[in-house]
Amino acid sequence: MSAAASQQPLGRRELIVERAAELLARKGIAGTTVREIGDAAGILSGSLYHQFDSKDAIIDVVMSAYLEDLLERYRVVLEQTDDVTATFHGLVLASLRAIDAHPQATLIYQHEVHYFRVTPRYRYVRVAGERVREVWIGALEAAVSEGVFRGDIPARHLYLLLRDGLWLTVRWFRPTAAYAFDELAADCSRLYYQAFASTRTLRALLDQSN
Amino acid sequence: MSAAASQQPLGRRELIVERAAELLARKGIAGTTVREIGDAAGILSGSLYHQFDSKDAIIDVVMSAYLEDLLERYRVVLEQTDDVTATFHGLVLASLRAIDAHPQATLIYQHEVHYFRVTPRYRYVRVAGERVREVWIGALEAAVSEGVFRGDIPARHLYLLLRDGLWLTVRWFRPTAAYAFDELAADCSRLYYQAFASTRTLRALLDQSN
DNA sequence: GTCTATACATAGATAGAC
DNA sequence: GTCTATCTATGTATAGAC
Repeated sequence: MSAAASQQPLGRRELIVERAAELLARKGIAGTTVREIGDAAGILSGSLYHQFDSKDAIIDVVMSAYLEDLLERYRVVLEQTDDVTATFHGLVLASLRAIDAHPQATLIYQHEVHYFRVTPRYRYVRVAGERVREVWIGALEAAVSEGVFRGDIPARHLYLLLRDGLWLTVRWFRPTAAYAFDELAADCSRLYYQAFASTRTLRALLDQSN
Repeated sequence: MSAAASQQPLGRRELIVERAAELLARKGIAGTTVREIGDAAGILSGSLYHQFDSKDAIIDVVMSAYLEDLLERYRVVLEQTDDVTATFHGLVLASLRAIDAHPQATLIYQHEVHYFRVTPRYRYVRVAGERVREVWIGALEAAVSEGVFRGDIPARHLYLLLRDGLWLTVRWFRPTAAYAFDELAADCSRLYYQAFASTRTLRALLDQSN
């Protein structure tokens, strides 16, 4: 369903952003030239500067749309549930939906950690990343303190192991008829839930499966 | 303990490779210039070409040392055990040890997937990656068919979720007195073991914890 | 084996015609 | 709003002196 593949005809600006995102995700920021972006969008590189101030200005459009969407999805999850288990599954699903809607931005975010860290203009990326971390650590710590998740591994490590595994599904997952997006989401949810489960939760899981 | 921080004084060639690896891991291949590598090694960029044919030739040294070390560690694990559980824990530990010994190469490998895929000279990287995949999928499928690991999620997905989580520990793990490398290894081993466990294995885990 | 100097290609970005 | 043309900086790599 990939929301990135919108049905309506794209405006010039949207077309440039979409083609740029694809190149940036594949070849990296430093590895993508404005000439390539122009070629992919069917115009000369100089003409890009009529619509954007710089290469980074194009990247801004890609990244801010992604990060705003992700955080908005988290906001809805946090607002609608107060049960720690439901929150966990909700965050997994929200993350995968945002990744599915913005696969290129997800890849750029993963691959350009250093660039976003050292380039002043990308403060909003760092702030959003911090907020994502807060949401997850908060949710995981709540589950730990209620005895739903294990307390023997720091919540921060649970988060980081989940995040990199989950985010990088974008690098290998392609939906098929036999294994659709919803299957992936359900599998990830179950896998990490079992991984993070306290002994009490494991006991409940086993009772359920009998 | 990081084996990368060898005690002996480095030769010129080794110094160049080490400094280059650090830059390549941080700024990416396209984002690192030969001038920067020269600066970091204390010589002019032109002088690099006395020892190496090209920038890629330096990358070769970094990547092949890493991949050979990783596969050698896997070979030892596979040779020394035939129990599926021991093999699993052995592979986790071997991976983390290789990552710990070659943190920069691990980062480069993770971030430059596309470059290694499309550049002909890096066939050995692709071959090694394929071998890593084979080893893991083989080990996981054996554990599934013995009923030790769950069969409801494709072994390939178990592998990919583990790989990206485990490999990218290099991006955030820094050993401290309170939480050393061995702790991380033990935590990762337990976490993914529980994640992958079949109901039978979970039952055994619970019995054990009583 | 490193330096000076430089060749040659390509990078991001700009000016002005159309 | 795109094109032609080009500026300037920087990229990898090389040649030859020391």
